[in-house]
This record gives sequence, structure tokens and C-alpha cells, in this order.
Amino acid sequence: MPELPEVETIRRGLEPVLEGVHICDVDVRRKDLRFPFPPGFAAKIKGRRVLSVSRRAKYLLIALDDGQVLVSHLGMSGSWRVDEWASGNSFEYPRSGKPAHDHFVMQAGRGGNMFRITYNDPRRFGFLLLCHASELESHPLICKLGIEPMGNMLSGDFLQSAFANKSAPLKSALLDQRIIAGLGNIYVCEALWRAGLSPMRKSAMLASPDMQAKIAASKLADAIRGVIADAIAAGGSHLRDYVQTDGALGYFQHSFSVYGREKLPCPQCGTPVKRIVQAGRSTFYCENCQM
DNA sequence: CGGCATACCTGCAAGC
DNA sequence: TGCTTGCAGGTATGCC
Repeated sequence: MPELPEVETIRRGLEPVLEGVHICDVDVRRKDLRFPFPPGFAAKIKGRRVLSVSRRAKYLLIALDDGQVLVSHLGMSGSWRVDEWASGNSFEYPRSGKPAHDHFVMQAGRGGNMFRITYNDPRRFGFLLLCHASELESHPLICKLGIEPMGNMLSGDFLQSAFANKSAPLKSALLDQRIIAGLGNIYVCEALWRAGLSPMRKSAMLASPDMQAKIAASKLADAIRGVIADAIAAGGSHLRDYVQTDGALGYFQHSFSVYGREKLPCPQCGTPVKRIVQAGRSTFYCENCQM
């Protein structure tokens, strides 16, 4: 479910709830998600205070007051939910009952407010781990990540040097987290459509020194930045108060140009959108607009 | 090494 | 209606 814009939206929802809370109870309800929980996982979190909620690529980073960082990756179906209730009462689930697949629950308080912060993940491709802040950058899952698509590094020049000599199609290269970290299947499809570039184009074609390639690379960088910014803006508009209750795509899913729109008309030219499979993943594109 | 298929797991929609 | 099938937004692994 979540690509970078969804993770950023969840981060913005969690930040005002979590910052400063005292974690008074932690409940780990499975022995594993994608990875096994290490022994003592809950005990290392219990009693801590949350300093900040940040993000690197699709990873949520919850910094604790003893130097540990709770790292959360949502996989395909993970989400965080916050329930608030009045201090002094015990928590009660709404009448609809306890949701399935709540795997990790923290109870936390700040002032007179009590929060229950729950990680839910039906497919269990996500994971939670603890890492010391000083070792985060060298963590095997983090250290190979490429640049942030919202950061200053992303430019036509960057793409030209990153794609030089790469034989992989643009679709695969953009999904490669070691180059740009945080793009997933949806936003790669959308960015390529905005840039008017075929997902099958060899990446190296963008790296040639001629003006045409330079323009295409720069257009692609702008398209990536734009599609991510638009999706975050749409996700942000989905925030209610301080709580983002799930990892839904917000309103941006209503403005996909090609993703999930096989046989529907291209918004630009009306040609039916094509679906193909590349490296085992669906690719949606317009064969008329994307060359 | 790069690039691709596969595995992990559950839920859901489409098709019969 | 109820079953089967295929597909899903991510990442690590192993194979060529």
C-alpha cells in the first residue's frame, strides 16, 4: 500500500500525537512480522519517551529518549492507527470490535490524554525494529538507500549520471531503491507518464550527452518531484485533526493518470492505457504519449 | 556484477 | 451463492 507519499502522510499524522508522549505499555502480539521480534523488544520500548517522528525513504523513524530509534516499514499492507481516550478510563474498542491483524500496540500518555498507537498489517510484509541512532546510517536496510526524491539531489544531471551504462528499462531503474529511495510502482508509472517517457526505454538512453537526453532527464526529475509533491498534498488534505487512521492513498488515488487504468482513455490523448508486466510488476502507460 | 523471477502472506474482486 | 484463480502499492534472495 504505502509508497513514500503515504509514509510521509502517516508521519505527519503521527508526529503531533507521538512527540513527547511517555510510552507506558507495549504489547507485541506475534512472534514475528516479516522478521522475528528480538527478545526483549517490548521491554526496550516500555517507559521511554518519544522525541521525534521522521522518515527516510519509506521508513518511519520514531526516536526515543534513550538514543534508540523504532524503525517501521509498512511493507504492502501496514498501517498505524491512533485511538485516544480519557485518562482514568480503560480503553474500549468501538462497537465494531477489535480489528483483525493488530500486531503491535503501544499505550502512551501526555498530560491528561491517553493514546493507543497500533500497528496493523494483514499481509505482514512490514516490520518493526530497534536500532541505535548512531548506527542507523550504517544499518544494512538503510545504508544502501539512494537519494530522497523530495530532496535537492534529484535533478536531470543526477539521473543522467545514475543511469549511465544502465541497460535496465526506466521502469526498473526508478524502482531501484539504491538510486532513488521511496518510489514504488504507482508513482513510477505516474512520473513516466508525466515525463512522456516510455517505461521500456533503456535507462542509458537518458544519459547520452545530447540535448534531447538532457531535456528528457530534466523532465523526468521534475515529473518525479511533482508527482510525489502532489500525492503528499492530497494525502495531507486527508488528515483529520492529528490522527491519520490508516495508510490509505488519500484523495490522490482519484487523480491517477495511468496507474490502474488499463483500457481507460489517457487523460492527455484519449488512447486506451496499456498494461504490461515488467520484472513481475504491472506497468501502466500510454503508448501514444510516452516514447 | 546486473537484471530478472521468485518467495513471503492475506484479502479481495472477478470469473465460473 | 460458493468456489477457484489471479492480483495487489515492497523487499530480500538466489539464479543466470
